[in-house]
Amino acid sequence: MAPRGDPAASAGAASRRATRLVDIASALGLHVSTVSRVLNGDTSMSIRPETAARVLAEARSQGYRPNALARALKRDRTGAIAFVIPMLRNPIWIRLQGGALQRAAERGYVVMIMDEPTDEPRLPADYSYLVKESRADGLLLATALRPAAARPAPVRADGAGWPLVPHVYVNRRGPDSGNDVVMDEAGAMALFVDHVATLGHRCLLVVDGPQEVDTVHRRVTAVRRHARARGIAVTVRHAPATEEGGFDVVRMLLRAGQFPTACGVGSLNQLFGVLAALREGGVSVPDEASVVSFDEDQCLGFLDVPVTSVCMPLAQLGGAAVDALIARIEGTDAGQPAHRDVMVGEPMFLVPRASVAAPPATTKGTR
Amino acid sequence: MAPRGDPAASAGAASRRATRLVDIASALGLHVSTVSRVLNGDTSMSIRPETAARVLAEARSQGYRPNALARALKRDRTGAIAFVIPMLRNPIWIRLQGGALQRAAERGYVVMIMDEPTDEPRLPADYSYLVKESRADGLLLATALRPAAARPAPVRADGAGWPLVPHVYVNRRGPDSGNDVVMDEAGAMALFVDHVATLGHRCLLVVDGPQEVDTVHRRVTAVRRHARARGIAVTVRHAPATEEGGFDVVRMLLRAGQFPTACGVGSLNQLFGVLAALREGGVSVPDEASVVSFDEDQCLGFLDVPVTSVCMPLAQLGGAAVDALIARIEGTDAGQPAHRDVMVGEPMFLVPRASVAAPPATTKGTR
DNA sequence: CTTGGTTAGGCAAAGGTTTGCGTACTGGTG
DNA sequence: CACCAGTACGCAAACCTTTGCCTAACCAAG
Repeated sequence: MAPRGDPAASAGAASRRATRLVDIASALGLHVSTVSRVLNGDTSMSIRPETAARVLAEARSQGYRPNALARALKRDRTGAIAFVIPMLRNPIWIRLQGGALQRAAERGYVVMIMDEPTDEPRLPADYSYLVKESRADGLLLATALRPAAARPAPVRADGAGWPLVPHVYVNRRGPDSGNDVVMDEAGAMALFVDHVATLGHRCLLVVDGPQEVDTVHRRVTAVRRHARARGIAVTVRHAPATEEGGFDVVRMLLRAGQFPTACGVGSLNQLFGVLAALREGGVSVPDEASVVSFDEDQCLGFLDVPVTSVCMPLAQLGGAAVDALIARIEGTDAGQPAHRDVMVGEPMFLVPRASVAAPPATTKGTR
Repeated sequence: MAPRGDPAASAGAASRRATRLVDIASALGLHVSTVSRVLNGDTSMSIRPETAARVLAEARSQGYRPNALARALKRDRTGAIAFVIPMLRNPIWIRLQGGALQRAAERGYVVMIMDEPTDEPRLPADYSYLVKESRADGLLLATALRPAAARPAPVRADGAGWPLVPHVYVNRRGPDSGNDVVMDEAGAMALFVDHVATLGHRCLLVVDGPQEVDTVHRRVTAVRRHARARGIAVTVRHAPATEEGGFDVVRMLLRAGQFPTACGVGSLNQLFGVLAALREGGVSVPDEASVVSFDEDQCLGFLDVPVTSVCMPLAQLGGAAVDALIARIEGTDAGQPAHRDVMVGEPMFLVPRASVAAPPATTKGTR
């Protein structure tokens, strides 16, 4: 057992341990249950206002903090949620995480962050132990894994009989899951396509991450559909979400003479590579090629050529995910079978900068 | 890994709750204490190997996971640490956080992340409630607050008598604290100064964050000292750690004709601003001005002019901080009074790119 | 046959809260 | 005076583990 007694130690006569319910109770000649009820505002029991006031005063003066462990043990609820998130360089994850953290704090939950290693990916079920061990009440899964591989595991975590581990997928959507909180990627893509199409571009390139990533998948299908509806050709290239990934794709296309007049780029890291390749290839932006980033970041405004972007509501996404998970945990969403996806759409807009212009008159289509 | 066994049980009353020690014990006709001891490898008690094997088998087959709450309550140790970190855009925080997360996982701790709001800063003592409520065993403080304001509070959290809340400051150093884990900023500055000095620069500018930030303070004093030792002039400018911050400083200096031949920039965000201002001012890098970033990031290699940087061991810093905190929590560091700062120095190096060259022959000193 | 030492494991008390139920007291009514 | 209904609180179980101490069985030695 921990050396909690240890009365003769330093710190003089002051108690070395945290104040407990019983400390308050005995100081007031009351019973712990009474103190507990007062502190929890339990109205089902009649307690003299004067007594309640004394309890409150004593609790404050002793600096009482309820022991979260004991409370969680009794109540079967920890007040913590686990957030499985890949520690990628891309700052979108920070914004997502920040939004989730803030909302969780507002809702009175603490957040435990679990790193999702990208090299050796784990199944989300690997994190359900956190719920089983009562370390958390639910899982927020911002995993980088594609949903097909990630999906089945955590829903029925441990074979038959185990109840659902409350969980929500963030920024990933699976068919019929009803456990997802996503952004309106299709709307974002429409913003992009419309923006360049209005200027006269008729042939687009989209450089994005691996197609196993669900956001990527939804983006490219959306952009294909929307472009077809407007009679615009689209080339899609998947590459690792790194500078090299973007660089290699564009260099290859340039050498093959297949680079179109406008290009959308899925991530900030890839964008740097794309811009570098265009520079290397002597293609000037925006005169010869327009570029749009699907990640907004303040630094885009300070680049060589400031880059137009589509700004997605990432912090809102994080907050909405927390809300959805808490609803699931607390049963506020009225029962398990009524799964329902959440789409956060609102502030989503185009940030126009200098990297987009009308296509060059000389060139029709690809270069 | 999921126990597919449990064949007959699933048909009947599938247990809706997690397996407990008593479930294993009763299934085997043993007592919970015996099961507990086997599972914890308690060698002080003699238990027949066969019995131990049966316990292990049953525990595995039932998918037993110890309830972290009950265990923590009994042992007075949660196995969790709280990480107070500002959610800044600067990717250094991600690398720091990643290193901490990984090391904590290796040491069997989970990490709770608390956002430190930058606008309305809190005292670290505001987070000590996490320890008092037994949600965490200690605090990792990567607060953005300057140490002077942040220091006194958490050490004696709640007035006299409250024992020390185990805590470690990350990347912040206070006088005589002995609770800090920092990087060798002076070494990094020496790398920078030596690099440009060797090429012939005699007058340097350093653009960094607010001087209240401890790293900034340590960097500028180090660069001043080291430059003086080499007979080199140094101008230091503090600005917000944003693109605008860097931009404004350089534009001002340029207009005043006081921009020297070489410049070090404290953060990636500021760097974008600095480069933009130089571009605007028609100063070519590196022909007319050399630029070094004190943040390494892969994107630096793909910029207009690839930027030389000093690479700091951020992940190691995070890991070392976790180690230091755990040592404090577990008392491995042999007693409270022996506080000791930890400096992580090792992999620290200069990443040479294209943004540094000899100073222009025409210009001597500032422009 | 008793004593003494192992071996193998059981008993029960924490650890701090929550909560269903029980009870002593008080004031009013018949 | 007996009774009833509140009022104001106390009692103790439960949540799940851990751990100091105890005990029953067994075997060998005296």
